[in-house]
Amino acid sequence: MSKIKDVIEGKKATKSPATSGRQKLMDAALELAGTTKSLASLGLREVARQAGLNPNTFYRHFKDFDELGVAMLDELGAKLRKGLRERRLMPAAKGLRLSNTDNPTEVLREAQSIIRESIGLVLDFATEHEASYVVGIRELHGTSPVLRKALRNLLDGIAQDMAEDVLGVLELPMVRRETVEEISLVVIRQMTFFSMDYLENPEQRDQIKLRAERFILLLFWGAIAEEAPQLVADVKFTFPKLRERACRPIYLRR
Amino acid sequence: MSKIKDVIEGKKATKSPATSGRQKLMDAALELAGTTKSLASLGLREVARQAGLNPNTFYRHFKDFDELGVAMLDELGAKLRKGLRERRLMPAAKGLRLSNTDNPTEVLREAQSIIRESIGLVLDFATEHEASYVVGIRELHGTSPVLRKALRNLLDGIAQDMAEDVLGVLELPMVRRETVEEISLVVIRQMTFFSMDYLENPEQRDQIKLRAERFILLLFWGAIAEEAPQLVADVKFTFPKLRERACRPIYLRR
DNA sequence: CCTTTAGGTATACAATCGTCTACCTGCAAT
DNA sequence: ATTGCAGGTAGACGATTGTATACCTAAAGG
Repeated sequence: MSKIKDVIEGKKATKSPATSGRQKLMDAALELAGTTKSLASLGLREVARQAGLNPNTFYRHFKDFDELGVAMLDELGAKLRKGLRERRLMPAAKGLRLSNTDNPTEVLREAQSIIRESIGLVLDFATEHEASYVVGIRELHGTSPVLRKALRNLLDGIAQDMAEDVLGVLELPMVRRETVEEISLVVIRQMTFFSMDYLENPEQRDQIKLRAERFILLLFWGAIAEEAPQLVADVKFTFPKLRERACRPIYLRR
Repeated sequence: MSKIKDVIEGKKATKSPATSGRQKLMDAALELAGTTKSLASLGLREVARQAGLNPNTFYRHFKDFDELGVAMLDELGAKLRKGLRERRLMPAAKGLRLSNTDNPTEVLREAQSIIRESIGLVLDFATEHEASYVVGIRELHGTSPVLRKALRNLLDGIAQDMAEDVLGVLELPMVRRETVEEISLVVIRQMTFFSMDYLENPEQRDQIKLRAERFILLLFWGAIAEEAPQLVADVKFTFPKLRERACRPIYLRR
């Protein structure tokens, strides 16, 4: 399967910006999907035209639109997980390791700042890669089962990363491992909503960050209360307060 | 605007099942969207053909596909909110009113059963109206800003309903109103994921119900722990335990 | 040196698309 | 009695679609 050629192309990629036809198509699809439509509703000729290529060239690289989709999602997913992991390992590298044997109040305060930072990471990533991010989220409930499954797997993988990081950095023997995994899963999924709100309403970004932080804290606080109720009663910990109401009723009541 | 005709049609509707052209188009779009594509990617001729009508007839009723979309979502939303509200008011009608002045443990156990029942309501509705439900969820992150906003408003409205019901049935002075609204919002959004999992994996339905229940309980438990830590320490309350792991890692780690 | 093959192009075709104009048919209101 | 209009039909238009066939070129492998 011409591995040698791939290597050569790889070397070229560092020198010349001559993107391969495959990449051209993916970029074109991204641009079109970002501005106009969803991935599944794109036309073969449409993306080929945008890429400056012959329609038939599409077949040389992908046989389906699903195939192009998973390629794009792979690219996005690799960037996302790599970026998140790199920056999330920072506290661990600093030797920071929180144990409940020390002052529990301080542990929780530190946990709060870690959560806040992690939220910032995700939202920053969404902002920086808005186009591909939105396209990805769009396929979460999209029409193609293949892309849906790919997106689910990606999110689940991120959740698994998050769970391990939490278990590694934050030493919480009072919370069971399955609970941390469960919380990670719902948090990652909820972050899709938070991040879309974040992108669409730039004027409410501070509020959204606060809401996300509060949401995650509530979950962990509940988990701690489940396993170690006495700890909750002892520790003095203040939640961030929201200034606005969570949602405004729009439909008529009753 | 021919009110008389509407009345006549209304009378007819009770006698003959002759659906109006408008309804025919909506049904056709629903059927097509359920099996094949998303709402936005449907073709004008396509739905007209499915409805057994002339393509041009579409213009008589809707000028856009967005217009058809909001009509369908309105229909779905009305059914959903009506169904939920009817059956959710049952405990209130029974005179059941939970106050923390009584035995708090019993209050929480009762709250748990209410939560479980509400989850059942939503998931049952999704199962009964699977086609329109899935189509609706699909547009949550879809391409049309109009439909997106309509769906958000619908969800926000349901969340508002839920918040009021919780505040009405469950007398929880220890949890602030904004917190209940905030929790309702994230719960309703999370239920979109739970319900899609529920529909797609019939063999895991019991597990998914448990997960949803646990998720909601964690949030409220966290909220109670925030405001009334002592209550958490005093009350003996057992969470439902999950038998399986929350998510399986699929992507290669590191 | 010859052959294979990956990447790209040109042309063609049938099908479908959205939309336009025109015509037809009942009711409803004046 | 006639006018208006909502609902539905017929036919045609140019544009665009996905795909099939055939041809070209450069490079890699034997």
